[in-house]
Amino acid sequence: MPIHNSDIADIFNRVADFLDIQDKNQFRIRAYRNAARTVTSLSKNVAGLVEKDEDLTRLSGIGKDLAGKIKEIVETGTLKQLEELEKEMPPGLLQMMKMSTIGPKRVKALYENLGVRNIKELEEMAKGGKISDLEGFGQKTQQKILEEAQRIRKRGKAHRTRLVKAERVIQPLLDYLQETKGLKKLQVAGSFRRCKETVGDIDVLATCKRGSNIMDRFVTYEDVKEIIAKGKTKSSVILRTGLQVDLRVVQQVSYGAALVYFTGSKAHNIAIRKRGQKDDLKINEYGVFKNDERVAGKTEEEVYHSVNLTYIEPELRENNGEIEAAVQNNLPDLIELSDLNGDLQSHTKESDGKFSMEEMAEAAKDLGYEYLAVTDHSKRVAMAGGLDEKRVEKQIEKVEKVNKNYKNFRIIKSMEVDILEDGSLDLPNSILSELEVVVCAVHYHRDMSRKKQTKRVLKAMENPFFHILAHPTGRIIGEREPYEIDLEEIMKEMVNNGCFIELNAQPDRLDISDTYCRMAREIGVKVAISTDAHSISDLNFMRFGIYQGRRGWLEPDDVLNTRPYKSLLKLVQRN
DNA sequence: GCCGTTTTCGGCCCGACTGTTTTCAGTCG
Repeated sequence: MPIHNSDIADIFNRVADFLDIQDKNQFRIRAYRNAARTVTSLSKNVAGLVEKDEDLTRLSGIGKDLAGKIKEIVETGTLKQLEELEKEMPPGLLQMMKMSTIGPKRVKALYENLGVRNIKELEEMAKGGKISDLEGFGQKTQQKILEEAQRIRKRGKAHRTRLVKAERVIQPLLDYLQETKGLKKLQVAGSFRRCKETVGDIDVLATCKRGSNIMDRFVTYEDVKEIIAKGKTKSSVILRTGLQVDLRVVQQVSYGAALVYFTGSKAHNIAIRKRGQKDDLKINEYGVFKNDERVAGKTEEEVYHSVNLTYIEPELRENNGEIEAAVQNNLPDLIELSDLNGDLQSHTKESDGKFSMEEMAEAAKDLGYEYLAVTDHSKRVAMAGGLDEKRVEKQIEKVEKVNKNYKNFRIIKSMEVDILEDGSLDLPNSILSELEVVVCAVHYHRDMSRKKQTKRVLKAMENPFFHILAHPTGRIIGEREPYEIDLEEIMKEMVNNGCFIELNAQPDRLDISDTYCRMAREIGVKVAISTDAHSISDLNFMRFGIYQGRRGWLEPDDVLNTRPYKSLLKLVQRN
């Protein structure tokens, strides 16, 4: 079993949770959580670093001890320390700790005094009224625990919401809040603003005139199902969709500091604050203070400048090198939607799309693009009405015909060609050679071993007509796991033979991830940001790809489809 | 457990809200 970075992070987080319940040193616990975060956001595979015997203590937050533990996990697949902890305490406690209003102290109290080992037993205790007898617990807490335990039993644990869905839910609320009397500014912060592919909850920040009733207005929004907290400056509600929204109100003079603070990430904020500490600056959501005097905070720029940094875009704020880059004034000039000249994956009625080639072309042209690659499926993908050689020939003829209607726009002759089990392509080279851009993808036999899957794609890339690897991991966020594949090895080979990697912009795919985008940039593979549109409206998914690319530090030059048509074709041609 | 332009010890980000208390611990972000 290959060890992924997420496996290592998971083990460290579990150790941290157990130590937390045992009331061990908070800073030691934090060290485990920091290490987990470092490993998660790393663009390189840690197992690979171990294999090459690289010095892991160079990673931030990883010292001698944790480096040894990472090595142990990579080599044995497990961590003795965690196994010991699991013998000492029931693992069900960790699930309990994930419940709201329950943290390490309460888990400990429940376990030691009532012998509660998991959420199921917790629910029974709450039902029996045993919990409110405990010191520090009361009727209200017991009721909350009971309700949440029941909710978890019925619906499973709460999961993160895709950015696209969060957007749909939050926009009407913003429109509603915008009508508040005395409102000055309203801005979504948090992971939503950082454009993470999924968000846990939504943080909204506002500034208002004195006496504004925004909090009252917020908690009486028609879609509010439950009010978790309501205060003068902070309130939290759960909407009917299950999404939690927090609203914070600050004074105008604190707006920038608050925006930095509530945009996060937490790790980024901590790093910024530490930086401030060196200059005796105290940074919080109200401003930047020196000897209790406010020296900055009205705008985000002010806050960054106060610690001698250039402004850092929200998508980069993960404490993953952006602060060091800002120090050196070396931040990437991030890709923007307007940098793109076209879309390199789309489908028509000919396979599984909903519109004709003409309709798709018209829509792409309206978006200001210079080109659209129509990439209907090849024959192996029969379910989607994949095209055989004859139909591809006809399709090519049709592209040439439709292109005659345009002067400054063109459809690119293309196909989404299936990569077969043995690594060969689903169409003969005689046909592929007639296409301008060949997009290749795995659709079947997803469950191969990492080694075989990697070999399969590498084999396919040997074909001189292979240009772009589409949806490279096959994941669907929250629904389908990525298949096992060594993308680092594949990207290195892409540099050698002139292939490209796709960032599929479908908001439920966003395949590849931000960390893989960063890896592509570091390795030197150009990324094609493509919508994989199956309808006209899907062409608008492009912005999600842009968000993801920005999170992956991509600059216009790193992105294949920023090129005008002619240079694109030149770049794509192999030989 | 990590870290260092105060470097091998003594620090480690900061504040709001709730519930259970009578001044604050626990949780959360």
